[in-house]
Amino acid sequence: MAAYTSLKGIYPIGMVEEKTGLTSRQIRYYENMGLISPIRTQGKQRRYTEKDVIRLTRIKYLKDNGFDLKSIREKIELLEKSTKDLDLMINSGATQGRLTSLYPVSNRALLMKLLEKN
DNA sequence: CTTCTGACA
DNA sequence: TGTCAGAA
Repeated sequence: MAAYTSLKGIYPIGMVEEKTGLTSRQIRYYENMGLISPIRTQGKQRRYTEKDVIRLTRIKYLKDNGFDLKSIREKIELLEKSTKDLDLMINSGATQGRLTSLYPVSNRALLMKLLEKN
């Protein structure tokens, strides 16, 4: 029973199973399919970061809603790309003053939420 | 005890 | 996808 050593934000596959609701079998399978890339310890065990867990949670959500791995991979790709673009904009100071006119309506809500934190 | 890879009654 | 084996 749960004798994990998980501190510092990275978790072994067993804990990821509990956090995401996915089986270790599925998690490893998704890795082979290129949907996730956890780091490995010297003993070759997988270690998942908080971001990896979030990513897997999204994968499970899409999977539960009937999407095939191909569709899931595309959606995750788009989501992470837009998030990356947002960070770039925010950190480059491009949002000074005219935020609403610089970003598309579809992602404005997310952007505003991100800005509230800073 | 947990995780890893490979394989399939 | 589940599950079992054999090793780490």
